[in-house]
Amino acid sequence: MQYHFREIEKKWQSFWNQNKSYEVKNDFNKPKCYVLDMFPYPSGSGLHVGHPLGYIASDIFARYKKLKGFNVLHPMGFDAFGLPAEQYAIETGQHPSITTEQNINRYKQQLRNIGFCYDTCREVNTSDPHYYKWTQWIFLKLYNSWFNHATQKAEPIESLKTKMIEQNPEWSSVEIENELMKYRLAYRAESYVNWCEALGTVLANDEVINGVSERGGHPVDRKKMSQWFLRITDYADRLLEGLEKVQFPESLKEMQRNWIGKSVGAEMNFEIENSNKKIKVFTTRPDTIFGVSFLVLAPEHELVSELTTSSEKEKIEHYKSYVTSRSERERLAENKKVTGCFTGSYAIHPFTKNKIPIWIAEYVLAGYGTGAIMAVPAGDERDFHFAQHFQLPIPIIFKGQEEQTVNSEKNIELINSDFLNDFNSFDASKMVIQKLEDEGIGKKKINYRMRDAGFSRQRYWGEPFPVYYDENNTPQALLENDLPLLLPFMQSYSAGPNGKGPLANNQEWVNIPQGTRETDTMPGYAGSSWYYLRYMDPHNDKEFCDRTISDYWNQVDVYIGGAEHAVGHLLYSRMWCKVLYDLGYISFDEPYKKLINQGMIQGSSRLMYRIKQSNTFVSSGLKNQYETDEIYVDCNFCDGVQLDIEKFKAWRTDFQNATFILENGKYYCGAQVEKMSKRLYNIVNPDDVIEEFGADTFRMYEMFLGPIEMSKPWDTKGIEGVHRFLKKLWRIFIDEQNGLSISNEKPTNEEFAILHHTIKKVTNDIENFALNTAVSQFMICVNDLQKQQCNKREILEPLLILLTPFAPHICEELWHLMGNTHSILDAKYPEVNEEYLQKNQFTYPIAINGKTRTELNFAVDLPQNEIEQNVLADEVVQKWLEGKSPKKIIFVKGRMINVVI
RNA sequence: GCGGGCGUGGUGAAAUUGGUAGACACGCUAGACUUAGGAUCUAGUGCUUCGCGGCAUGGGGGUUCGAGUCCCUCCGCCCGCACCA
Repeated sequence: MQYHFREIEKKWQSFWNQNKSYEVKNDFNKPKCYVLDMFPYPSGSGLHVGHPLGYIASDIFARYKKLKGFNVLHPMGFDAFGLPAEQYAIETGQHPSITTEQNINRYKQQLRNIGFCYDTCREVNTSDPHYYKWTQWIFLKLYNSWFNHATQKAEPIESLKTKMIEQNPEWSSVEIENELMKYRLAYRAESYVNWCEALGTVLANDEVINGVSERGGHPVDRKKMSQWFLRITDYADRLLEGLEKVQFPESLKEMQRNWIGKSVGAEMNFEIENSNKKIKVFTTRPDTIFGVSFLVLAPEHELVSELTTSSEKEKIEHYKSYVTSRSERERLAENKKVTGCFTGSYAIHPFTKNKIPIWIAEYVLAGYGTGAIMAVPAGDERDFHFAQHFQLPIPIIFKGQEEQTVNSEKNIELINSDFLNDFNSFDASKMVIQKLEDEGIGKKKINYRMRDAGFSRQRYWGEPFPVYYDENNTPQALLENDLPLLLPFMQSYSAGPNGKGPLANNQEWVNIPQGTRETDTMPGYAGSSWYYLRYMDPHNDKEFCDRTISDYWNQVDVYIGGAEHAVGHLLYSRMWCKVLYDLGYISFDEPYKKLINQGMIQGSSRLMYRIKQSNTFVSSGLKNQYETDEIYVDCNFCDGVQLDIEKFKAWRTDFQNATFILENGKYYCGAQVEKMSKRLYNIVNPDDVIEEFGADTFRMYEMFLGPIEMSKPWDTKGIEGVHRFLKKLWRIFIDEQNGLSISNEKPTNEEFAILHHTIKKVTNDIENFALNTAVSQFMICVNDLQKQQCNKREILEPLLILLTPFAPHICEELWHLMGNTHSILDAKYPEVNEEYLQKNQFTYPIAINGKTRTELNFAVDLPQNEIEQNVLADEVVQKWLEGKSPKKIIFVKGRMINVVI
């Protein structure tokens, strides 16, 4: 009786399916565990072996927790709105809803093959009206809320509106609405988009390559448009603080902190000579105020033209056109080159009343801070280089500072700084801010690098905004009862007029009695910002999620996904969580308790070497004897690096008559590790691997490859080791000739020790997501049991339970063959019995001066002096002692012994 | 430039608090069983040396009885951010 994995896997997959084995009840009496994967965007090319890595890890963890008695929520769904489907639709004319459905079905088939324990009844699809109804509903909550900085939380907009009307009784309703728009968490404002005139459409950053459109290579400009935004900047501080209480990888927390980019400093106004305008600057070093030698404005700063004197006008215009001619890429790349231009105007130093020249320079960005800086050459690298280049003064303001140097340290005493002399940066900054506030020319200011999140897309395939514009062009929210606002079916997805999205072409849909509908749609991250909540209560048509149910399931205990979502998705969903929490809809304000970033599985590309101007290929080891071109060949044509020549010839007609120069009668390809990609022919499809080796082997091999968070190359050859392990396991239970052979004899202590050591190691490894070493331990265990020829029930049953999370199909099969009638999924996880792990003997490594020279076996409870005597009497030790007596002996009980000479 | 991470055999990788470096596999070498093997089993496999031994965790230095692990320094690779005031 052989291990027929295909039959076994199909059989149990349909059994579990029919028996609804993976159905999860909202059973509040049991302890819960929520194990979540970042759901996939179902792309047209299907899954490759890299995608399921995290899914397998989470599946193992979920199954383990279930065996441990937890009620485990482990769902899967699809992030189904988005740009690629629309692009594909434009190219092929197929409606996105159709291709999306096809892709989802393919994904589901591929996932089903791997044997995940998803409760498929809870599946979500962000493009399903039953789902996006609630995305729209949450949008309305955002729209109808504001962030109260006094309480540091979101509150309904009504409270603000009432106050506003009281305070400004003369305002019209339109004026009130305009003012409220400055507070709403979802709001409209003007901003720039990538506009492509030739395509008549707005492009995503991805679609712009080197300043031209990816499709067609047309020029792309910045265009100002009115758009929806989320006021995520109001949550900046709470998003930062929240990082302290979640278990995310440090690198990821750091990325989020960088993205938020909080900096504390001061904002102050500089008066302008011969003008009543003021220049507002932001600085993190108010203490260096006496080192200011010039001001720099961004070339795009609104005061530039006003400040430019007639004598400088030509130069300034010239400089400005130079700056606009430079792409953002160029401005970033050449950061050594110093450029700038004097405006001709002067500002007045707030304390010394000295004249300070005002310059413009591309190194000051319009979008950061106030778009203007006070330049302190003594304390800032860039200001210093700028001053040197344009021969501006470099006042010395730090104790011990040489002339013509820059020092950006903060813990240094100030000189030549009037009332700040002898104070360090920290104290001086406080004093300056106090003085600025006293004199009404500045204040303490916290600045963030993070911008509010753009929430509009001029696209078809996304959630429509539940908003229309009335006769005053004021946005009006739909009533909750009118949700969902369905995305109308359209045959053409080309851009609408004036940069509007495709929906603008659908006049029937746009024009309603109350006004005109919003034609933008929501971005891809809308649906994914809250999907973890919907899994809890997926069929609720009264609410997005029942509060008692979300109270029970609560935070996601473990969230697994790629690091590419480190800032976008995770920050947005963290913000949405906080808003829902503030408004009282859920009871936690961080969605994910613990997060693991799985590494990428890279492809191992196969290369062939074609002799130049020929159709002859030379094997890798001989390629240096010829002049060759490298050709990528499909890695699936190879067994390891050995090419299947027939498959290769059949691949493309021009290779039919290829000839080969072989090594030992074989053609060996070169190998190269790089990203899995169609272009490099190094994609391995899990379906093929499962067909050849089975899902259990596939699951275990993915884990065996290495630590979950590390990137590593896929090597199909290595899978055979794991496959052999499962066959070996099978043979412990099943004799090829006689079938099942299980003994009910009492196991020996040695056999128990093997089992309990494995229970301990594997359990500990699963808790730590060290699944690669857990797989190793199973191999060690089975190797040991095989050596003992152990086929005893009392050992094998617990072993099967232990292994079920990794290889559910073979375990269920063997479990039933052993005579069990209930599913192994309902078994109880085995406990470690430490008694079996006690050793009374230990083989000590004996080191002389730290180098291991021999081993000696002692009873664990033998007194130290007796052990030492025995060690010194040992032949090998005697030899190394060369008659000398040891200086000392280091004895670590149960570890090692070191004799120091 | 800044921040985070990493560097161990031919390959993927192991190594609790500093305590036998290379577990477990792949590959390779030999052998057994077989009509056959891409099945299975056995033995070997870091480098070096006939051997005793010596050398080995990116390089150099330090702390320690003892360092892959801790400290300093240099080099290389990966990821993220980048003229952020």
